[in-house]
Amino acid sequence: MNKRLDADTRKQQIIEAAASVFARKGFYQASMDDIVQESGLSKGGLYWYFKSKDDIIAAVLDQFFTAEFAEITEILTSPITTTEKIRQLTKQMMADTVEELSAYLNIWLEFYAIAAREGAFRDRMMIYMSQFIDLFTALIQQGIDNDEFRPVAARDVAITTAAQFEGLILLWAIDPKMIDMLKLSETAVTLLLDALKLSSGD
Amino acid sequence: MNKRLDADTRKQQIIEAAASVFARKGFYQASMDDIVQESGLSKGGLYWYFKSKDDIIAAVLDQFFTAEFAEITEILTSPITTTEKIRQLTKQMMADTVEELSAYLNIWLEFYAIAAREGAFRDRMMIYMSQFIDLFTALIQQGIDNDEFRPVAARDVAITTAAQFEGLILLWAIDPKMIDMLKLSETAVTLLLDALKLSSGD
Amino acid sequence: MNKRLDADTRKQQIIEAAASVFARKGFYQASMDDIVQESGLSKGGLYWYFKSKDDIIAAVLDQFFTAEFAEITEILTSPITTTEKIRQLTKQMMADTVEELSAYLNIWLEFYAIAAREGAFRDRMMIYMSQFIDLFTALIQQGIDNDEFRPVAARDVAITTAAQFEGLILLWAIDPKMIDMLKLSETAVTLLLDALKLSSGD
Amino acid sequence: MNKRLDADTRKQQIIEAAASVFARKGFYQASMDDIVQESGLSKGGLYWYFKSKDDIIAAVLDQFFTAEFAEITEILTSPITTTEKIRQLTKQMMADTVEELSAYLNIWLEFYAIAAREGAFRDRMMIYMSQFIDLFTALIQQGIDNDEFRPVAARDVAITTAAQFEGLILLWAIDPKMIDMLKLSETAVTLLLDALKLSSGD
DNA sequence: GATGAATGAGTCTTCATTCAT
DNA sequence: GATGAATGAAGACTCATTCAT
Repeated sequence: MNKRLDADTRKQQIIEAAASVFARKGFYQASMDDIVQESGLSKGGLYWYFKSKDDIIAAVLDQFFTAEFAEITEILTSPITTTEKIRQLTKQMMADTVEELSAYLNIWLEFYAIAAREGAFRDRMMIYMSQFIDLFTALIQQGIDNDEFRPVAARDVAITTAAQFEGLILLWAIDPKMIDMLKLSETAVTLLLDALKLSSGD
Repeated sequence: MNKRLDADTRKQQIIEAAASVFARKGFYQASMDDIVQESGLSKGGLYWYFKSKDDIIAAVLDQFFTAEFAEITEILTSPITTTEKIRQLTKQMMADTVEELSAYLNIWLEFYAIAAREGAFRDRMMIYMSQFIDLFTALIQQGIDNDEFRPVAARDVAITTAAQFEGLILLWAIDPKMIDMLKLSETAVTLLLDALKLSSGD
Repeated sequence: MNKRLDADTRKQQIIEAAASVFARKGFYQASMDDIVQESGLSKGGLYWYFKSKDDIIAAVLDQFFTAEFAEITEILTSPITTTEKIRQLTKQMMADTVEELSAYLNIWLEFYAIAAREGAFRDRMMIYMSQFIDLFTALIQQGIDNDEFRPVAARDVAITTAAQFEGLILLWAIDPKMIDMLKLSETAVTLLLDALKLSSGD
Repeated sequence: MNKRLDADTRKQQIIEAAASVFARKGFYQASMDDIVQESGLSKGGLYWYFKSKDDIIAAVLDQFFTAEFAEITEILTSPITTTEKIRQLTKQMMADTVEELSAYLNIWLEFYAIAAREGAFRDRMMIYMSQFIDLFTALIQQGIDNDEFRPVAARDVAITTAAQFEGLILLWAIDPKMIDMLKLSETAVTLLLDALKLSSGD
């Protein structure tokens, strides 16, 4: 039991070191030695906990997923209107991106790049994405059911909206000065809610 | 092995071979030997025209930019309403993505990932992006000036919309089955135009 | 392939292999693969102990210096007349050159060539040379103080004499048949001592 | 005839460019492209006149020999005492070294290094050396015959003296600040003449 | 559990040389 | 005679991975 905990702690330690190195250098520019140095463990130590570099990359990916989901779920289950949930969700995600994740953003982009090419990663990513889309679809459907939104194809809107935020993160990763995340996410969500709101005549 | 050809033809030959290899393997998994083999030139031949692997990557990037821009500009200068331009632009870009670019899509994603990390590439990318955003901003502003759209912050809308399309491509790259590009881009553009149209009361 | 050995032993093993290869091929004609083969270690093994080929060259240089100095110092501290020390030193150095060093002689020559061109090596070489000259100057000064020699500029004589022996080695390296080292060093030292001895009238 | 002249001019042009490059980088660090650039000719042009890089090195070596010999011979044939010839020869050679040849000195050292290892170069070098020694032997023998010097083994003295000057050049190439060539060559020649002069009692 | 020395296939790049023009 | 594009073997070095201790 104690051992198990220790092992998890070690793994966590490695994942964090790896994430930091990957963010700086990219997955393929980063070497195991870089991770060794950053983690403070030994080369053999890394291989005790992870059987390959790809394994570490996958673990970092999973970690990102888990963290992201925890946050989203929390908001989605709070007792507020759907409109409010969407606003809050947006605000929260963007704030995180800007404040905490900015150092790790290129990892995010690199996941996309790898996933687009390699089966194992792609599968992981697809599961994550569809879970996320499902949650967001449910949210919008809720809004429709509540008569907060007009009747639209909830899943399609969920996808395009998700795309919008992923896209903003992408653009911001390239040129943070051009992209004022807080303002633009505000613009995006306002456009969305404008498009979804019941017209006076409806 | 090869006849003498003029320098630009050779460079083009190398860029195409490289793009093909990069799409298959990724920039850093692809070796110069892969490009040598694909191009039919010799190792030394490659280095005669490009002084490093990074140079080749940059050339591929520029090539992609140029091609993309040519297409966009063509649409933007055609004599149709702004609304129609936006619809057509969307349709065109998505169709290209699905039909032509899909084989090279991961190159785009990898460009983003690299750009987020490395100065030289980032600079190139920033220029491209801001040019694209400028064009799109002008387009929306045109719509406002024409009284096709209600008065909004044109640049902000341009950015969020660009983000939306980039984001769709991102998601589509991961899970083409989930993302029906043609339908979703239709959804996206409709949402946008709905949000921009003059309310009866405005 | 090899058992674990302590680091110094390994370094020594590499230095010896390298010296042997260098003597045969010259520093720049010798490849790391040659050293790999000669040492019995792997490529990576070499780079574990030395971070570059230049590093290995430098280590070989240092090794040569150290060996040379050990020998000289031993003679200089023995309790015999200065005249005798000079004779013995000469004899010893020449015998070594002919018997032991001959296989490695071109390494010396190559050191000189490199040192004349490259800062890092030159600095090492300058230190060695000036230490050697200092020792020899002290020796001659001792002879003057002892009234074995007439008063001369000790350092100048030391330098020209050192030059003489280095020069003999140079010529011998080119044409061992023409240069009978033992006889010629005898001639050289006799000329020197003749020139230094007190004239009856002084 | 005119062609022949042109060809020689071209060769000379290449040799000079090569010497300059070699002095800067060393024989094996210097590339044919370096020489191409320095010479202003084309790659193919170089290979028209010299069939390989080694050929160019050899030509540079020969050039050095020829230049050196021309100078020496001139002095040796002038109508002055042997003692004076030796003094003048020394002065001349050292002045050349310091003033003109200093930039090319490491080439000299590199010749020794290569010659010690490679047959073809060694043979060239041996011929040069023995010619030089022969001249110097004759000079000293002349001094003995003239009763300027006491009877010594002329060839041995010639060799040790030649060695001394080569050695001085060597040391000076390593550490020009330590070696005041003019003063030291003066010291060397004085020591030599002191050792050779007829004792009052002889 | 953990270490770090050792491996060796693989990387990018260089460069002497050739040869069609 | 001269050019410079093209060749490809060889080079130094890296790095994910293994394994004796």
